Amino acid sequence: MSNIAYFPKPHIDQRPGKRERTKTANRQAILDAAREVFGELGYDAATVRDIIRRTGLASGTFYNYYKSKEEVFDALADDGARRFRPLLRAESEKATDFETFLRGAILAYFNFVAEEQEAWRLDRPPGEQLPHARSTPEVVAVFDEVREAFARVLAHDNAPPVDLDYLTSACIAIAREIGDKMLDRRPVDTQGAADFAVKLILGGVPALPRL
Amino acid sequence: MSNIAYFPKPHIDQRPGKRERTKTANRQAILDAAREVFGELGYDAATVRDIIRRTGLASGTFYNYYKSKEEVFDALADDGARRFRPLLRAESEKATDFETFLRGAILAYFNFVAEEQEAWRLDRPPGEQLPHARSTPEVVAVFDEVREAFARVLAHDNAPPVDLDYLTSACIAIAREIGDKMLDRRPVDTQGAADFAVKLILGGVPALPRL
DNA sequence: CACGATCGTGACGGGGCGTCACCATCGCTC
DNA sequence: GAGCGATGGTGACGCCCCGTCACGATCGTG
Repeated sequence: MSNIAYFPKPHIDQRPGKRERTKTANRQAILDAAREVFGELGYDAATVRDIIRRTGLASGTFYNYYKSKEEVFDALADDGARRFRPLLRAESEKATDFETFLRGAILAYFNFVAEEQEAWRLDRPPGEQLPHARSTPEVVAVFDEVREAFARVLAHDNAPPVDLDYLTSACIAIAREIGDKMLDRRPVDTQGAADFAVKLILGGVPALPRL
Repeated sequence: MSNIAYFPKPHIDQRPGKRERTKTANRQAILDAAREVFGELGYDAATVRDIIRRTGLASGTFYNYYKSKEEVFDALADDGARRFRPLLRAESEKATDFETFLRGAILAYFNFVAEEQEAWRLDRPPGEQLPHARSTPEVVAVFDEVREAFARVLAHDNAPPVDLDYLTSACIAIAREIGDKMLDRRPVDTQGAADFAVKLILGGVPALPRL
């Protein structure tokens, strides 16, 4: 580190105080540790103490941030949904018709989960499985965003009105399940999986009962 | 009880011995208690002792039958799948074409879950949710049976070959999800839900990418 | 009737859970 | 920079659930 031209930071320091910083750092550390532990031991076997041990913090500290293992898991799901939402919104904004949106959204989702899996090295031993994402705020928001986008693009296509709740649920279920199966195959083929899911839905929608 | 014409049971008694009978009775009692407890407290909150307490048996006895809460849950899922399988098989045997089988199977499933829900009075507080059925033998068998039936009726329809694993997964995912949503609506409309699911799939299958 | 096999039983050690009193550190004020 | 609440990290503690195991009651058998 050069000792010329070294300016100690002007103390107009915009950063939040140290209290605030360690708080977010701890929260994040717990989240990261939880990801690892869930991945290694599986959700059921994991304990709060396994998680907190990995952070070097004291056991009591955990409870300053989360009420339970379940809440950490929900926070993890929320985090995933929060990071996925902009991608979904981008697809929604660039598409006007149903097909374009559907293909974009599903491909975006498949790429997202494929990257997540790689990033965390979540080579879950087969048979073991994490619980499904619960209805956290962000997860619900994703659901709602899909439904609203569906409503918009279907109206644009002059499609007859259908049961939007059923349709949204079915599409998300397909994406989840095909996405899961896709990750079990080598090589992971997001394009192929997306093609399958899109064609299934696209073919089915015109045949749906009308309200 | 009349004291004339009372014959002590002829001891050609075909019934299995008492040991065997109490064994199956205990196993069943634990299963029933678990259903209740999971329904009332939710899966996460339920403890092995909550379950065993309701049977009047001692805590140690539980472990003569199941290794853990998880295993009881799996046994419950297995039980459900075992009772559903004959219904599924009946649909498979009476149908030769895809549409007939699909409609019959999905309607059978929706009626099945609707009856189960009523039978157990599983008015689950919304938000709380049971974990998804794991890959128990019977559950896997149901999956396989659906796939084989699909293969048979699709061949009969001279349909082009498609990715059967993806298709089966997608259909089961749709049935599960729509079935769930259906149960949240009043009145529960199995016909309407089945109509939706069937039309979605039926319209989609011809559009699927071919292998 | 007697004996061995088979469970039901509940007490017990182990361990994870959530809490709480304690104290270090932070941010603020004079 | 000294003083002083407020904030939040700490880990020991009591609680409860876990899974086990030695014991004894009961069943099946000859």
